[in-house]
Amino acid sequence: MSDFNQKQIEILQVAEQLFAEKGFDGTSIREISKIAKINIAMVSYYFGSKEKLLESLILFRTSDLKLKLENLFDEKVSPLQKIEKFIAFYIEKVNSNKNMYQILNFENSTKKRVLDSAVFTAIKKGNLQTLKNIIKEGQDALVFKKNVNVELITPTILGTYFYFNMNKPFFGEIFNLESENDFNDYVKFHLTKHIQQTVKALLIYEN
Amino acid sequence: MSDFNQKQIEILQVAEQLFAEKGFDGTSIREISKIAKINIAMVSYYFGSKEKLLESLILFRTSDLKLKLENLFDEKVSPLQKIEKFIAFYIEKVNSNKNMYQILNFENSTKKRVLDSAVFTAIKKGNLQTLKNIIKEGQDALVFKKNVNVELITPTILGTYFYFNMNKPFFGEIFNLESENDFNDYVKFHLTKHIQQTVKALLIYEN
DNA sequence: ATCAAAATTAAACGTTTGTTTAAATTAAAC
DNA sequence: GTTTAATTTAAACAAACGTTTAATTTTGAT
Repeated sequence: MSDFNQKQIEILQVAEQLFAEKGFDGTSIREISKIAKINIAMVSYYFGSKEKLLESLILFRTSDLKLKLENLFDEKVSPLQKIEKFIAFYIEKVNSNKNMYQILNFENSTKKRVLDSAVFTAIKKGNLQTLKNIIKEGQDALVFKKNVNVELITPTILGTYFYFNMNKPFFGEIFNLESENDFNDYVKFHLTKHIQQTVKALLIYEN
Repeated sequence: MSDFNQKQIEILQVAEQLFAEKGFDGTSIREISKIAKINIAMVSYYFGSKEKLLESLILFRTSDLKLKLENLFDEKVSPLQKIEKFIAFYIEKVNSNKNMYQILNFENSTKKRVLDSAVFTAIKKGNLQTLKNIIKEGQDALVFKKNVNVELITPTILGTYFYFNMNKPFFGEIFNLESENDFNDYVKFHLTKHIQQTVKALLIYEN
């Protein structure tokens, strides 16, 4: 698929971490080169420019962002369980690609560089359709209510996660999460559960 | 309170918009000066440095971030209505300070500059306590269920909003929001309603 | 009107930035 | 082993950066 050699991949991985930590503009090529233990000129040599390095990084990671949920539909599980699985799978995916999402979220908000949003729009639409199918199934089975804004459920799922992640210092303090491991465990168990409860309640509760 | 003169405020306003659009590192003093129609040296003259300009901006806006909800407790309204009001008020506040929140969210995530998080932690704790009080009241009145992770409700409220805002191009497309006005209207009516429904469902629905 | 303080300016400062060059080294092909 | 291509290096490049300087203009109080 993506034809990056080992050296290029090492550079991309260093760039990914630094871009996530300090932002694209806050990271210099010299810093990347130093940590990746390569000559400064290698970035231009392999990628052409700093901006093209970012584009290559996005290209390199894009395939990791697609949800692979086909198996979710073969199973003989209830719509409620499918929603739970969908959320758990989604959060896990995002959490294990948090650096890339951090970069994309910023680049997506900024007016500085224009990403090719068509690719991401397609991915988002695909993920949204998956969710819509599950909800439709639940509505047909009269388990879920009808009047719900399905398009706004993903913002609730991912937004909750991102807000939690953006405010690590705060939630680390009030939940006593001291290590990166503590955080991941809290996300995996408590935060995921909270989001599942929230979305299930939204889909079921009639007001 | 904050002793900034008119000229300083103009600089702060330009800086706020540019920092939000392009990030702190993506914005140059020369750019700020040009738009604010001042000499480059004026930033150093008034604020000392670019970093201190950011600190001044945060100081300038911090008072705007505090929720003023005291009146919410004097009213003879139900806990459910209080939750609705709380959310609507919160979203409106954040939406009218979106540039500042955009800056803070990024600076808070980045390891580049360390903001004095004590101030924001205090504000967040205060806002969380307000929410806790409302929920406690609802639980005592047997309207809300007990087993809910109150600390994770704010991430759901604000996270949903921020995710929606971070993906303006996407939601603009699927909801046909063409102008800034369209967006604000959608936030005010549909998005706020979705968040209200979500949180109410979470607080009421027993699974 | 005088004068001291504040505000504003143009110019220059030293760094850091991303990028390019040209030479040196390594790897691969024959 | 020779040759060609690919890789790596140190050095230099111009441009942009944040900041400072020193001179000028404006302001406001006396």
